[in-house]
Amino acid sequence: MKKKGVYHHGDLRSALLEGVAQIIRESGVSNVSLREVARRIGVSHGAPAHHFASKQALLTAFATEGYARLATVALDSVVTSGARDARERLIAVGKAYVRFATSSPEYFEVMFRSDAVDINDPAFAAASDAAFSLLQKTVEAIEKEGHLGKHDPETLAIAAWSLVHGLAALTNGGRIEARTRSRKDPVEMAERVTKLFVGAALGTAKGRAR
Amino acid sequence: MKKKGVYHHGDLRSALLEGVAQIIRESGVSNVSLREVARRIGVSHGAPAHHFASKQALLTAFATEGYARLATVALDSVVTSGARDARERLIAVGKAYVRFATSSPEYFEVMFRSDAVDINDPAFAAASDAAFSLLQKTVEAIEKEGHLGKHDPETLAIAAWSLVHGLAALTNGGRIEARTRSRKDPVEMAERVTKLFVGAALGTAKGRAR
DNA sequence: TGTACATCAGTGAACGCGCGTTCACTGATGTAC
DNA sequence: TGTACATCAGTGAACGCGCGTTCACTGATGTAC
Repeated sequence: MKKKGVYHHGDLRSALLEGVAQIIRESGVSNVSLREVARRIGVSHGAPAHHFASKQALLTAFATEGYARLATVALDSVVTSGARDARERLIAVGKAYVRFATSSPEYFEVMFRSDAVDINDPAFAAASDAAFSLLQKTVEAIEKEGHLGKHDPETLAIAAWSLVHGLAALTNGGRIEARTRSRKDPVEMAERVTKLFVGAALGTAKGRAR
Repeated sequence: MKKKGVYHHGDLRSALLEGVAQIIRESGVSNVSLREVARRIGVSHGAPAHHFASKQALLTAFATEGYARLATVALDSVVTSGARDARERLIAVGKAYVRFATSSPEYFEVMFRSDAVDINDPAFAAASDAAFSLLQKTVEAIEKEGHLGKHDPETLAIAAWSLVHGLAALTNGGRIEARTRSRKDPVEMAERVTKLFVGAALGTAKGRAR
């Protein structure tokens, strides 16, 4: 009866999450529905209920996966960046943030749609905490290395996050493209912007600190 | 029959926009519907069609009003800030951006929901251009005053916008509150962050430029 | 190796709902004369 | 000042739709013996 002739899907949970990603890529978050996801996968519309209690639970799980992916690519970027100190690691994290957001906008959007997601879900909170602590640790390292200057670490962390988050959100919303003469690759823009910020506020590894 | 006993409403267009604001404040953008807006105002559900061709048109008009308000408060903030130079005006604009976003989240959210709004609508584009040109003009003034240093004006404008936009979005999404020990007023946080950025990148009016 | 059976995943019909949009209508307004 | 009438704003019934959720069911799986 079914194309694949299978009754038990095997890994429906993962398939559903992949379906969400597909739908958002093709037609936006507003078109995500349990029924549409089920349709994509070729499964009855009642099936998702066995894996996710509600639509909100599905989207929360999707966002949670997004945070896990973000943390992975950010860590990876730090490792392969050849950064000489924590300030350069901060730049690497910032670039990775924007790269992730612009190359996986389907995740990024849901991760920050507070009205679509259950922000108090434990797994969600854990994944988002883990991602944030990467930033926090990097700022602490900058402080230990004596490059924080007169800045408050909390303010610096929030500022850095705001900077890359804003750039990512505006880029994905098509607002940067419309405002720049030379259309730049978002990641290149991220590099310029984070270097400007980090260099100005904290100095550079080769040059003197302020 | 109607409470007010009126048949012709008088200013239904404005009332509809105000209704949108109310609904978002009370229960989020996802609960905005033409029927619900009409219900609030006490008008039949067919009435909005005389003023807005579609739900998207209504939300686009709402976002357009948001940009106009933003431009107004930003200009106002510059005028009353007592800024001594363009760098201080940039700080004033940044604070105003965050103050607007956090005190009128219902507007801010729709202004940047690219999937809910017709980004190519002429009135929308004009209003959003007007708001952006305020930032652009301020950066140009910084350049004329000789405080831009080695920075590229375009990069600086994008960075400044990203910074305050990110802070506003994260604050409204409840992401900052959860990450700071001392719960700070968003506008105070905006002041710290923009001062950090502008001071580090461009120097301060009393101190020396870099 | 074989069989009984509990468990679990997926089915498909049914529910009630709110939505956007259309349309023939009616009531109010204001203008031409 | 009065009247006819065009215009326009708002009404309410109707349309077709897709949605989330529930539930009795059935088919597949894998475990106990």
